[in-house]
Amino acid sequence: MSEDTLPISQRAAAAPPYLATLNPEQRAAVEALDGPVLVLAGAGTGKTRVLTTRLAHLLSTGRAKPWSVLAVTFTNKAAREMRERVEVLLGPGGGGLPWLGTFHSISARMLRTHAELVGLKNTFTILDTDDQIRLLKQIIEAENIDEKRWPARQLAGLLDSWKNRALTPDRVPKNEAFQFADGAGVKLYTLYQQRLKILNACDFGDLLMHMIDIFQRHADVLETYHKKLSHLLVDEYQDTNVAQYLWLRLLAQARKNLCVVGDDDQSIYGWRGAEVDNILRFEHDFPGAQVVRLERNYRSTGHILAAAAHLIAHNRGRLGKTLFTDDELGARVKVRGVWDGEAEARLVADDIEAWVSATLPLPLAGRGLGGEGRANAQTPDVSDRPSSPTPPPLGRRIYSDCAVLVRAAWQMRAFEERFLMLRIPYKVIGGPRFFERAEVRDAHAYLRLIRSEDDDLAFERVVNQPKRGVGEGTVQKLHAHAGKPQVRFVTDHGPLFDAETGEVVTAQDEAPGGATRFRSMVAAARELVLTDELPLKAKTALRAFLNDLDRWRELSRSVSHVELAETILDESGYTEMLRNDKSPQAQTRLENLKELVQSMGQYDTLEAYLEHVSLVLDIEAESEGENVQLSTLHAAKGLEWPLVFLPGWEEEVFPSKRSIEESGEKGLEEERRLAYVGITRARERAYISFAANRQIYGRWQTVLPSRFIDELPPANVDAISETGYAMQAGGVREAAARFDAYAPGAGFNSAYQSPGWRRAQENAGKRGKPPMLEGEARLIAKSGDEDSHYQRGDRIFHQKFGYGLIRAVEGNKLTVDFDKAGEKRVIDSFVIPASAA
DNA sequence: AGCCCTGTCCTTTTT
DNA sequence: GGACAGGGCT
Repeated sequence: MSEDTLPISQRAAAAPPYLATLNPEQRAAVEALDGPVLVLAGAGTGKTRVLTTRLAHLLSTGRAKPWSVLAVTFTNKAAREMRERVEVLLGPGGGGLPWLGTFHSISARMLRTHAELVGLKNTFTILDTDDQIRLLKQIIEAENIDEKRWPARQLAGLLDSWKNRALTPDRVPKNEAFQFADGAGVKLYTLYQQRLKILNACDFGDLLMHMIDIFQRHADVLETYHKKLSHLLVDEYQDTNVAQYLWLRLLAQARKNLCVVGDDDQSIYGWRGAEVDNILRFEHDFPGAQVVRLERNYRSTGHILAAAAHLIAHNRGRLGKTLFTDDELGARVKVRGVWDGEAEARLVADDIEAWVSATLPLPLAGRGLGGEGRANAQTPDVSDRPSSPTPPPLGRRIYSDCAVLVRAAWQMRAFEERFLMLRIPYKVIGGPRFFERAEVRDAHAYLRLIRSEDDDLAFERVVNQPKRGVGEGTVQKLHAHAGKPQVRFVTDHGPLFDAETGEVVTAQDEAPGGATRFRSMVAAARELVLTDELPLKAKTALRAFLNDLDRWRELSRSVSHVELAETILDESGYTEMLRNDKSPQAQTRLENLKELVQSMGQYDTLEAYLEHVSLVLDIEAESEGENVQLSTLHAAKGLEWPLVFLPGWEEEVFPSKRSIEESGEKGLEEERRLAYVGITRARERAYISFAANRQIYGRWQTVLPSRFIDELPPANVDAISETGYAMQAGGVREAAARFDAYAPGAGFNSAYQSPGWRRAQENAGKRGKPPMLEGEARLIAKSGDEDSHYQRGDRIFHQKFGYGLIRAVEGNKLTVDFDKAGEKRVIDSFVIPASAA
């Protein structure tokens, strides 16, 4: 209802128009402006809408100023979306919102202003995981710990878990202190933190931990933020970890104007320290908190919602919500069994093709494409969905209506291959991030090294990239020399040389924090180059490299940072190296570098650019064209699609084996929440599938349907097989029995040929590959399976050696003549076309 | 130093 | 199927 439909007498008193589109619960959540508020928002109940409207309401009622609202999200994307939607409500003049961002970006900003309080300079670098691991590796090696037995990765995980709980080295509980390398854990942690200080760097966890430290030790600093920030808003509160909780509590404690929004059923980040407890405990932590439940779902049709609700009800210890929808029942959730991962990919691709070529019913009225927070049913107004700037005409089906959501990233490959073969456009959500690509990181390392010579990690990354003959041996020597304690930095400008002898002036010096300060790698190189300790070749190469660095640093004073980057990439031989690289990736890498140089132009200085890369910027051209969306379940949170495919519902895959092994019942419940998140992404159709055979670690394995399939409510599920793909006995008895329950009469090898299958053969032919065998079904016997029934004369297909003819069968061993190599091999793990007989 | 081959581990999920 | 380490060779 819009304002001008109201009687004139009521207009003056009428609420702002944005409130009129809310339902009573949403409105209650928006209008409770002060005091602690907990909004329990089930999937698809308009959570983001409430958050953004509340923020807009705070501003337009004058209760808060744009610069006094702290609004925290977990991802940059969510932050961006929130900002855009507030602007839609209030107009772009709405004003800046400087404190809207992720926990990490906001905290990084705060830390820049108070860095010296924790012994950092305000130019500190933020290390990414890669840097972090390499640093830890060095520390582990320096401590003479076997890095193979105690991998740096594991240590990184341990440190993370401590930092997630805001445990500085001195606060690590005694019983945990000995978890790594027979008791070296805390010692390594301490050394690592010292190294970080020397490098003037911090990692992701430090951003929050340092700020908590500062807030706790410096009441005056905390007070300035209490004065500055009048209202706090937190998205996805169920995903906060202890550190984030402490950070928030410290900031909120003075005014208590804290509003958190979340859903305990969607807590899926336990493994990175998220504490569902935070949301379960909110009322206790903030007495007098108002609690608003949002239970009316505007996203999914009835069957889908019911299936999800029934599944999640298997979890214990929930706050409990009863989601409901006034929407129609729609289609039941489809559960389908298939032969193997390839068949699954074929099936999904075929369904997608059928969808876009309009052989499936039209989308339901009023259901367009959109991001999260589809317009409330009472106002099916396209302008209400700012997240999709150009909504396609209703009723037109496009690839981006479809999403394939997998448990783990490796499961995407089968779908990518299939989509490529069929020329189905797809996009991987949150795929390899631009700034994590090797070439981009190399370029950054050069720039970091120009900015600051002390950046040892950057130095090591690029001394021999491109190859210039400075190998590992030389780097080792540099390390040894840099670590020699006779000589210390006396100043921040590097080691002092005696003007007469060229020798280094020695001195003992302690860096702040008690860490002994050694030379940087560059400084060590400068010294060693003057000696005879290096082989001539390495020495010359190193000297040339040092000269390059000096020249570029000089250059950086006179030219723009963009030009500088271009020069470096050119003169270092990096671009040339890529141009000479014949591999197919080299081209993309060159393009990435071009894009990098371009994106640098958006920043005024090199400093500004480098400060933003690690956290804020994600270059992912958000051009969500007409692509099928491929995503992990985790990355799919907050998104929605008309069609959602949920493949790989098999025991040990989903629920993941590790999750249960490591966290038992708790882990299983989190997996179940993940399943819940998956199903609730679907608006109109959810397709769950499981395979009987799957390649794991490149080995074929027989797998069982996921227990979650059994937990779905039969009334809302269609368990059928449309595939016609063969299910044959042998090695998969149990799976097959269960398959039969879901897919009665699936039949044997009916040589089903989908349109997609035919196209695949055509395309394969075009590319010069032999077309696949018609109606090929594959049986994979595990080695040691007494039921193998291959016979002499059968043609088989082997993963590694291709097609061949069985010459002899002895027990489980087959002797095969392979077409390609013309060789005879004994095989005990094989794949056979069922139609081979 | 650097390349290529072989064998050994793996793999959740991300700011 | 792929990352990575170690060995052997140029």
